[in-house]
Amino acid sequence: MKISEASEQSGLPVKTIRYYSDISLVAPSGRSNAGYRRYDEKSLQKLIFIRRAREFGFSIAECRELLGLYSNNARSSADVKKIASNRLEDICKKQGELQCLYDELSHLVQNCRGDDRPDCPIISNLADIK
Amino acid sequence: MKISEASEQSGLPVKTIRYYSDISLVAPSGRSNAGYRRYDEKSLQKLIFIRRAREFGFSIAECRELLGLYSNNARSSADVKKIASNRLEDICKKQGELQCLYDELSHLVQNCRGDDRPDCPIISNLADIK
DNA sequence: CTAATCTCTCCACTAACTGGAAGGTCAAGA
DNA sequence: TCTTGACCTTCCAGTTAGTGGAGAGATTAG
Repeated sequence: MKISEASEQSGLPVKTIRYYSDISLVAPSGRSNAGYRRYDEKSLQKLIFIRRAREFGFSIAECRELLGLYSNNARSSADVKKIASNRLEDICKKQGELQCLYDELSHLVQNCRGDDRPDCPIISNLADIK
Repeated sequence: MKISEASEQSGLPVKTIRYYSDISLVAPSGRSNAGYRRYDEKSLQKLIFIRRAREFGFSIAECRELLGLYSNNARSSADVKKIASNRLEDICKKQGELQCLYDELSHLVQNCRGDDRPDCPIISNLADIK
């Protein structure tokens, strides 16, 4: 199939598929005489794999690693679990940070009258004025 | 003060302060004969303001806006509250997304034996195999 | 045959810096 | 006085993960 069909089937934009081809993440299965990229079932599956992994927030580097494990029937599930566990830790950390931010900022917003007067605790706090 | 002292006082890297000067976010208060950037109390306060706003996750564009409101004694607290409320919404949305990711991924990780066998539900799921 | 659509490559741009090279400035010590 | 080292300058390149567009060639429908 041509790139536009691979795009439809995988749910990735054409531009992104070309980009993945450029960075050798997912190579097309071949090229037509005119130089058009061709994708078969196998390369399409890889594109779908990458789309899903990206949706899980894995970086391109991690995707590359996971794809290697995906294509390698001899890999152990421990290898995969390790990458996924690291990602889980990242998410946890990020969640904690966001919660802190949320608490602090919502506190400030609640204390701001939000009227036409210039006095504003949000600005005062950002300016580090106690 | 020179840029290195402004860096120490503000908690921002020298490179970042130069960058903020380049993009006209916080201009130095002047230049020495040799062309060295000089920072006074006022510009230092702005740097600190930006650092804190960035820590709250405000974008540079939002920082620019907030800085305008910060420097403008005639602004209403409503203006500030609106920007901060938008940011609060962003955080909320991000939190929801992260929670979804966390639940899905931790489910997969829990179901992965993590041994030397190649069978792995994480990979299977990413490959969209039911 | 022609017009529309598709595809190609290449270049530039995004956000918010960071790293490094090449060169100028300044204060202290031998 | 010279020199050494720390500090400062500008400019260029790279980071992440693409996106947008130009210009040119290929394919397909009518």
